[in-house]
Amino acid sequence: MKQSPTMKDVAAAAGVSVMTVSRAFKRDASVGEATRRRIQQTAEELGYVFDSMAANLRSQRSHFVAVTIPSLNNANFAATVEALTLGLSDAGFQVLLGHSNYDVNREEELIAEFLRRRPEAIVVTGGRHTDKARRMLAAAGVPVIETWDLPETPIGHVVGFSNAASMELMVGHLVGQGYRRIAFIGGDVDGDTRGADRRRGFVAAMTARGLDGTRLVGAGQPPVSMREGADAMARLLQELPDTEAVICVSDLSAFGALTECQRRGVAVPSQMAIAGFGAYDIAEICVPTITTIDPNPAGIGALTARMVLDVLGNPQGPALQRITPVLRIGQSTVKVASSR
Amino acid sequence: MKQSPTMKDVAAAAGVSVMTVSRAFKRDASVGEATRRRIQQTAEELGYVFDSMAANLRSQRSHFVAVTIPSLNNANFAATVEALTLGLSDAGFQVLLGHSNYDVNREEELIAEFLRRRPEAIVVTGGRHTDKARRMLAAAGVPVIETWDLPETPIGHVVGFSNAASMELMVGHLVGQGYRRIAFIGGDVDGDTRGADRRRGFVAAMTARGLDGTRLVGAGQPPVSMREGADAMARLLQELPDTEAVICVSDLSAFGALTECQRRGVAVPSQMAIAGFGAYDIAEICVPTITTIDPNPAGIGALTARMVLDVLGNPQGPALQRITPVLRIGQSTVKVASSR
DNA sequence: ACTTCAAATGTTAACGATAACATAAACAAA
DNA sequence: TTTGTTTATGTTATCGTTAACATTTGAAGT
Repeated sequence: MKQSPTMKDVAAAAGVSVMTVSRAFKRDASVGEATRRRIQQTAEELGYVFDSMAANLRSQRSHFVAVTIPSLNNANFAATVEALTLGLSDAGFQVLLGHSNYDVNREEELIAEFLRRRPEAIVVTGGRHTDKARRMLAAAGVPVIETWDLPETPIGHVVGFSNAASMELMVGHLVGQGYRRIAFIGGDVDGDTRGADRRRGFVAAMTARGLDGTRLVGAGQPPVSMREGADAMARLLQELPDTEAVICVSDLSAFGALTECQRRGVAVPSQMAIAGFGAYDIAEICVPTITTIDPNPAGIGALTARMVLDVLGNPQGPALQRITPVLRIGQSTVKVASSR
Repeated sequence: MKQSPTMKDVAAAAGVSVMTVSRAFKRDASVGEATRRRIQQTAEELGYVFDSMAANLRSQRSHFVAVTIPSLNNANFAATVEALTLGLSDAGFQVLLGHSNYDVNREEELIAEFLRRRPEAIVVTGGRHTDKARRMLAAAGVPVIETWDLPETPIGHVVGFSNAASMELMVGHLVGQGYRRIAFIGGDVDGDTRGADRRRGFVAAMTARGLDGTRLVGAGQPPVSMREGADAMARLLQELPDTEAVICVSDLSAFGALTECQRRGVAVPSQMAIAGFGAYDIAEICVPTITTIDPNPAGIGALTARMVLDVLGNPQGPALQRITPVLRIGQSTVKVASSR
């Protein structure tokens, strides 16, 4: 297989200089209409493919935006990335996506790999990173945006919300419905820092109301699966049988918990109310529907895209964009069941 | 903010030539132990970050493998990509991931973008592409691997399975359980070619048994959501009320269909059996559990990674790796419910 | 006819690394 | 000593494009 043709080959075949070919491949450059057409046709015939590597090196612009998320297989992060990709593509940026599997050390490796590609901005999920990762990000010389969180000491820009405060919202709702003995199901280690923040927020919200915030059930390594939610519910029913309601770290674990209740004949919500987080599709369609919190993941992605472009344009705009999560009340926490 | 340091700066500071610095950053190069340590420390102090763009250009190796999938938010594709990423990372390859939203034209754009980055291999999902995309892939001069499908006219290598044949498996199971009037719920356009193949396979399997293969219910644009599965089930119950069993294009739509039955008081499986595809978590945990087919998505990713490395090493190995999907029988299609 | 100016194109060097080849130093074998 | 061999380092040219500056061309203005 022979070498793929370069601009030089196109230039020779079209009878112009390489520079003219280079210009012909840009929009605004001043190239004669006839020349441009000829060049484009010649390129087509030769099967020429533009080489970004070379262009990037010379112009010192990679057109990459590096993005790290904890997990690919997560509807929320996927929605954020989709919106982000869309928002950036118009400006000619490509997303370089990596997933850390909820491991800050893996995130550090990812960041190191990505920095070698000279991204023009870096978007990370969450506010907790290794020290080395923080140093690399701070020294990268490009905008850094932390999302899905409100870090206490942000590295650069932030598009996020308070995971802890969202639990205040949920506890308020449950208490308003008359529930008092409320438990929390979440990961039993802090790999998922947003999940850990929610647990903190739960404890704080309960304590602030003079209620017992110690009904915490561990559900394994993040991300907490449906199965682990079910197992945690089984433990909860056994160990704290007088519990009236439970908040799960995500809708997936909440659904798992719900199925465990169904298998055991525990009526939801009359015997056990269940709430989740994330506004996944499943929360809206399962029977009963699950009360959840919608953190607007697509909005996070869209705002992040706009912020990246703002910062690259002129480093003026606000450094913090705060998202307001919304409570979505389902049947799983409302005592008077609606007749259908 | 000043320019980030280059190898030249490191070389000057360490009192060696750039070439020695370059060697010091590789493993096997012959560099004195003391020199290497000094260089590494100098680089650290200067905050030097290796520039892949330059290295790629000179060595004509990008270390990229381009991967396109229909959707980010899909547990199956996510599993494939995770396994693929893992399998390639040891060999020093980075995955450049793009999602097409089930649109072959968007896929074509993605491929064009990716080719400019000079990937060393290209992995695409499915076997249907635009003509232009096929031409670009064929002319790319790097290995092309199609996955999740067995294309009739493959472009290059293939790691996949027959979506149609998997429906033969499922129809066989349902007929074995005594069901005869079986319907199929799937997307009503062919954006999801694997889904369309499954529908074809369903019709073929039914016809081969002398059964009616015309109970087809459209469920909207791919990807078919839980909600659309539920809506489709509502239509099915109204329009073809004597249907005994239904196969859904995915577990997500199957679950949606299940919830619709629950809302309407239709017993599953005694009044309506439901089957899905994909072996998503939800199929295994919902009540009743849903019969499904496991196409081993992580296996596809792992095999694809190995094939990429094989092909790049020596273009000898088999050009086709066939995956065998496995039937996972759940409670949703088994007439005699197991007591628990 | 002679500037003036803009549009279209060309020339040169450079982006930051590495391949390929060259050389110096150190030590063993003859 | 001489030659050969290995190990550690240096020199030069180059990957394919674009920034910066230079030049040509044609049309318009005076």
